[in-house]
Amino acid sequence: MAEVGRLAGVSQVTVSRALSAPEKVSPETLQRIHDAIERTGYVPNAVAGALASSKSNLIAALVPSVTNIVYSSMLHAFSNIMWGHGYQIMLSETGFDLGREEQAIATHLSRRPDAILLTGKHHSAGARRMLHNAGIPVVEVWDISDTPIDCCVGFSHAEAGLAAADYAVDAGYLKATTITAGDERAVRRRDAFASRFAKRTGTSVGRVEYDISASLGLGRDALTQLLEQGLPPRSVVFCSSDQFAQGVLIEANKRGLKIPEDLAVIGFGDQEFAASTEPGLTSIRIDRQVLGQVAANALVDRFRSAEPLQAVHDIGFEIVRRGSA
Amino acid sequence: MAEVGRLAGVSQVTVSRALSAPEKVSPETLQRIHDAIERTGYVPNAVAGALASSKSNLIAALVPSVTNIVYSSMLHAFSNIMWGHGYQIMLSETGFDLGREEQAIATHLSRRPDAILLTGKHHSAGARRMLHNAGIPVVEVWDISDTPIDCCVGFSHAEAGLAAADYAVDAGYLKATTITAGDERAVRRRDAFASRFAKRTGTSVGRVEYDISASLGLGRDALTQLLEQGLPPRSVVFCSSDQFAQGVLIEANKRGLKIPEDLAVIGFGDQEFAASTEPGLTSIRIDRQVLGQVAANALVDRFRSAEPLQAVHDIGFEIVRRGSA
DNA sequence: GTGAAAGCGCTAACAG
DNA sequence: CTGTTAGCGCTTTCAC
Repeated sequence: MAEVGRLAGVSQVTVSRALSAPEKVSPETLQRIHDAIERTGYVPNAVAGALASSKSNLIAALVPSVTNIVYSSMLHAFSNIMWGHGYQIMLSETGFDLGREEQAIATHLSRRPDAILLTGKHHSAGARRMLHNAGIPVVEVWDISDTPIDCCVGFSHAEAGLAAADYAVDAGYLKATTITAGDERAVRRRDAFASRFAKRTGTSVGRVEYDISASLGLGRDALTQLLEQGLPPRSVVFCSSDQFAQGVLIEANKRGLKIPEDLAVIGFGDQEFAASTEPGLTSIRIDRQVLGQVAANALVDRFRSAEPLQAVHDIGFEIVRRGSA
Repeated sequence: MAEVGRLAGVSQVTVSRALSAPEKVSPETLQRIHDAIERTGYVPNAVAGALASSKSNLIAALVPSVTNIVYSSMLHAFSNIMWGHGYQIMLSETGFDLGREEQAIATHLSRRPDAILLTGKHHSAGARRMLHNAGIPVVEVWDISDTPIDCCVGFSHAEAGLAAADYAVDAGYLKATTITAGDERAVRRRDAFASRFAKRTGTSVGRVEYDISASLGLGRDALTQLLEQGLPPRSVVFCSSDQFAQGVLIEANKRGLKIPEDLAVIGFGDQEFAASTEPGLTSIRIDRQVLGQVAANALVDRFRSAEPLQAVHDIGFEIVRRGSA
């Protein structure tokens, strides 16, 4: 920067100003500085800038998994908006593990990010303490809580489960089973679904559980299991993800079962493929795009006001009715 | 850090040593320092550390899209290894756009990352120049080139297309069509496939193109188009991604077409679901896990030796035969 | 094994 | 509009 200044015949500070507040520099000087930058191939050092200004323009984002489309699409929307405001993203995966999350938080905080995005509302005590001490905006996504660390944007998983149960009962299904992956939020949806469905129909709700992530193959496997146990007429399966649901559809098609007559299927997530399966998949839609956008905007607003304007952003969900249920 | 030192009765430098080179500090001093850190809740400032040492422990990773599993799974493997070596990831999406990539590179370089991961072998001239000036290790993934910027890890897309064509001809298919998304690498595979298939069979190869990303719905649409044009017997479709291929499968199933008798389908990517479709999807498998790992290890090695030990890492591909072709 | 001094490359305050 | 001065919180180097 000093070198650039020398070439342009100004001091180092003026170069700094030309870059961060060009309106404070006369047009001619600005021109000379830009020429000098061009000639030297100068690349600003944001590390030094961050140290001097204690503003890093870095946002830490912690998600359970980037390979899961529900998180990656949210991240995509989030980082697009943050990028537009001049922020860059430092990413870590936590693998649904609070211990790993805590460690990642510690590491990220040492980089002095301007804000941090966390997935879910459950965090270790250590994590909460560090976050509190850091004194930076925190946005928790993908769930809502009455007591967010700072602010949260998501929806109620319990409400989603209840709504699915009501939908199924109202549609006339008499017996339900759930297929659930090892994910605490999925379990909350499942429990809400099961208790509401049982209450309204007076029947017990079956259960298939996996402690790994959902996949099409596991969905096929789950239906195979259910069929071995014998499928009562007018049955519905509530799947914790569309992957499971599509697996059920494929296996059912192969066995010649009629969907939804022989078995109705409800997915979760309304992934891109849900509209294109045969039949189309009835699913609970979360607008992940909006989720990421609202989270980003909440942070941007937060940078301007000391307190979050709104602590809880409930973006809701919607049951999308297609052929499968 | 000075505060911690005061509490521990040592100077600030000693605290620095205790953290970065504990073996240079006596055990008793170390203990007192750690106690002091505990009491103060001290969080190191990696920004200052990076400035002083010109080592950021940050890796910039630029991928076309995080919502595309082929890139996110590679990223997952890559960042896991880098994290294990004490590096964090700054992420940007380039959306298959060289201009956006160049801009992202400029921004990332200002953070002085210790290395950078780029997707593909095509980059703007400006990007190449900046990278060259930065003088940091660069790994280009997902393709191979005789003239990488620094080192590359991937496979030959042309070879993959040729191998698919040979596979299809050897399997006895007489007529081929391709379904391709707007992705330069997919186009290279398609062109290699078409030229080899045409050469060996003496037939012209049909073509359906989309300039957006592949999806199940577009795959269904593509088959509908092909059917309108009339499908010659012993036909095969070569899809640029498994998404397309699954769409074709679903539409074919719905219309009562027999796969592979009426139409054979070859996908690309061997995504998780490919083994679980009905019938299973024949696909070109790239080990994305290995891709990410090799890329990470190449960088780690690169940090120790001035020159890349190996400039080109060809991880190859494999045609996985299942029921669809 | 420990400390003092210098400085990484920038921004913030103030002065002119 | 521009320059001077003083750090930001560390690591590095050189002493002891």
